[in-house]
Amino acid sequence: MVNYPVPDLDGVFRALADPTRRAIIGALARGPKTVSEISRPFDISLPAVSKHLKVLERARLVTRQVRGREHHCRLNPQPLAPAHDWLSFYSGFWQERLDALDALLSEEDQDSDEA
Amino acid sequence: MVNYPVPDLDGVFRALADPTRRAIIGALARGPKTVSEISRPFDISLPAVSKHLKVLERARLVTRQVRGREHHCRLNPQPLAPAHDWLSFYSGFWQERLDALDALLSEEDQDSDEA
DNA sequence: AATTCAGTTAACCAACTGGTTGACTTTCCA
DNA sequence: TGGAAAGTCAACCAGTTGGTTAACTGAATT
Repeated sequence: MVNYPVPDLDGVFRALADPTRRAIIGALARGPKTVSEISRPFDISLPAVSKHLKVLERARLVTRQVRGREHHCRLNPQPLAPAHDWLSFYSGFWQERLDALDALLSEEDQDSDEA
Repeated sequence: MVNYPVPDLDGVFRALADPTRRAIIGALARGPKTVSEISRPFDISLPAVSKHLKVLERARLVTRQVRGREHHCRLNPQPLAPAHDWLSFYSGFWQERLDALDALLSEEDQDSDEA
């Protein structure tokens, strides 16, 4: 059983649904970075990066420490756990189901008709 | 190493970012269902469910067989695998990092200032 | 004191989302 | 043959997203 308080799977999955955001997570996994350091590899504006960071913060995936004029961002991977668990629950299916149930269904769905 | 062709993590994560869509996946995990059967538990219109199904189909998470006038939908869990793997990669962090690196960082970030 | 640097905020834009209602197509059934 | 049923499609709506540029705040540098 999963049994999380289900913090906000929506926010986490939505945060992960953008390649820039996943790349930011990937960068921060190598260690904390300032906003400028984060934005360097991307050819989008700084405000755009700032917005992505806000999405990640809202999903609690990134925390920020203001040190002087620089904002040091750090990955907080905990909210990924419920998402991972949600997927793990269905990971039983994509092997189990595919030889057992799928075989069963393909013999009962003979009158199929793909659009 | 993950080394998937990375089909479209975007589409899968975006599809999972909606609670109705996750519930549809949950329902289809118990076996194939028609569109009406899927929509029954929700108090949104049929066209709304139809749109959700289109998102799930675009992410290749749901396949459909038109049998007469009913559309039988089935869960296809394979595209969840790359998403699961992506998260698994970072699952190393949320234990490893949190005692090692986090402890290291909290002693070098003494002058923090949460907004 | 003036300037530059880090970063956010504001206003704007086009595109997408999630929902609706109404009209339509196709299939089943009496 | 005439509904009713299953489902999509089209048009619409309000709100969000991902991006921009311009203006701003606050800290560092000179």
